[in-house]
Amino acid sequence: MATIKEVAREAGVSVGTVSMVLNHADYGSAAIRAKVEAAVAKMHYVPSEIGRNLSLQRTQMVGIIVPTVAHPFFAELVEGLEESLFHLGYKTMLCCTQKKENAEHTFVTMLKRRTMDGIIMGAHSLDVSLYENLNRPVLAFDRYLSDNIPIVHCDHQLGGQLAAEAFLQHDCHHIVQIAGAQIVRTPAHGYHQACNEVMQAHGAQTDLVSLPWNEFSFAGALQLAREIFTRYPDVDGILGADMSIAACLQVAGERGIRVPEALRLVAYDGTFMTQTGSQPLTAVRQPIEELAELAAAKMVHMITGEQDTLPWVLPPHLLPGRTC
Amino acid sequence: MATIKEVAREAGVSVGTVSMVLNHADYGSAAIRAKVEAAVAKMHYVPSEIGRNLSLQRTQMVGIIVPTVAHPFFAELVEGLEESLFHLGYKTMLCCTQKKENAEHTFVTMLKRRTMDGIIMGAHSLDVSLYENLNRPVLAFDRYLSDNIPIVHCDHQLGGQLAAEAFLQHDCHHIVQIAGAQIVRTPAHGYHQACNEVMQAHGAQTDLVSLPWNEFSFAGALQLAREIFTRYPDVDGILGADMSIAACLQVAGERGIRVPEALRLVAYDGTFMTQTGSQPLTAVRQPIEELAELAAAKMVHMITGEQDTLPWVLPPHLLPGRTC
DNA sequence: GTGAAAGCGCTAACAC
DNA sequence: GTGTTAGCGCTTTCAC
Repeated sequence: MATIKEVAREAGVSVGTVSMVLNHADYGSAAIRAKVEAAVAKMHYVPSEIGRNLSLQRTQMVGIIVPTVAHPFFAELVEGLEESLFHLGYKTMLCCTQKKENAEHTFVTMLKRRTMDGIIMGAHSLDVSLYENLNRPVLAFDRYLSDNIPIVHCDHQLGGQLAAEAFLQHDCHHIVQIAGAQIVRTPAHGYHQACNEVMQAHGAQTDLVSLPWNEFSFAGALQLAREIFTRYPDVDGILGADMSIAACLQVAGERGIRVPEALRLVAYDGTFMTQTGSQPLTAVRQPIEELAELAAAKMVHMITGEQDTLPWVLPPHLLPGRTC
Repeated sequence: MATIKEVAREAGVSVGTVSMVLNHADYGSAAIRAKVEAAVAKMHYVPSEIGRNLSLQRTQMVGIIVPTVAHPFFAELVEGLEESLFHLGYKTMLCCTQKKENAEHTFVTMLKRRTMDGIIMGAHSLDVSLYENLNRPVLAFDRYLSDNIPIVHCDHQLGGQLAAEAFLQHDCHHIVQIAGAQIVRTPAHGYHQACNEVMQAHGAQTDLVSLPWNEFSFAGALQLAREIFTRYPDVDGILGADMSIAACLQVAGERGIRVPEALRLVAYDGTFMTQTGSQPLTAVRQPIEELAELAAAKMVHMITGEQDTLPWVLPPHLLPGRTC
């Protein structure tokens, strides 16, 4: 592999000149530039990012930590982040923590090792202390990590209200909400609370059931759905993440409960999986792509030290379907 | 940020000693090791990966190129690759090409720039020439790139036969197959051909319709499903990717066609989305996780120059459901 | 406008 | 067994 030195020799100029010609469009006389370019072409020279990284002390790489990417919400999130980061000139390093013992720790170490310039954290971290006096760019996505770590998220308050209104429009009296693990510190718990408040103000009964920590599988959702129908036979409305609601719809089908007539279902997140079943799910849609774009922009600003006036919170909206 | 030099000064030893103590568990006397470790702790020293990369001439990073990760098949693939690579000591750089103009070109350039040690290519490349005399580790996943680029894939021949047998068991006479774009050179076309042969040998009519290039959305699938029902009113069996079959089931529902009684559907791939609808799809399941593990191992062997006797092809199997 | 040279942080071969 | 040192490939400041 040709190095910049060889190119310099071939072109009959110095190493510095080659570097300047390559990195600054306005550097050097036409003659010199031509010589350098000819040498580059002849030697099939491609600059080494590794050398560049050392010299510049950065990698132009951002790490993304999510529990899994084999889940529609995180898949859409990662997709959006990668795209936005790409357009901002950054590469994306992916880390899925769900199946790995302390992968999160490993990745935070990589940040310290300057493998990447910053991290966007979207996993359900329990060991928040990892982030405490980490003096490098970290942005949290929809979870609280530490006082000095900024956080981008959806307006879950509003999300919960939208769901409640949908239920109330159809006279629901007994709502069950399926939440993530309560130990996880995330603003997302807010939508259950908001929905709760609105429903109770209207005299409805509400119950909350929780999934285990780091449970995102359909199998897990199915199991919990079965429990709900058994435990709350008179439930007439369920709110939960897409996966959970899809499971409820399937179980309702098995038990001959008609949706939406006898049971109203509202999915929270509104990923593509709300659309792909034979009965599209009514959903509160988080603007995942926009949130990702926002997070990517914030991350880059943290790395470069720029200020911005972008918001930290984006509103969700109701996505019509055939389950409520 | 402390550097190795400062640690050496603090410990009263040389830079080389620090490096050796840190990288080789069996180096140095207990006394020296203790001194170094104390200095490391005191200075909060974390070695820079950037310096290491330059010295070692590698980044321990593998690039994964897929069209999108917001699609169950690629999501499961990426998840599996990332996990396997992680356990093999490699980081994963993600690149989604679908929404970006020549992102693929950019990523192949990054490989040349030694940003990563190798690439696993799972996108539907059209410009195969990119890979032609690229002298670096590239592994293709389920697509033909170039004569000297190895390829890991599922036994689609067998997959097609499994599907055909399922149709024949229920006396299907007119099968429509939904394929990806025909310009893409992939072994996956093989399952349509295999299914075709078996069906025709049994006197069934078969038709093939194709999705546009790089079309992986549910909306696209839905549109094609509608066309199929209109164009082939007597169709009694459809084979296609999960997303396409889910769309067919939805459209069948709209038109009052009973599945599986009047129409048999077999999904190819068998990702989790075949399970999440209210009527689980019968599917030919590609062993995505195992394929990913295999591809990751092969990739690492290409990077390190090791030989292996692992297979290049893995068999699919039939996943029971309620659509065939 | 161009070349020389220092330096980015680390590893490992080679002296001692 | 430990220290010295020559790179790894690049960028950029500073003389000329």
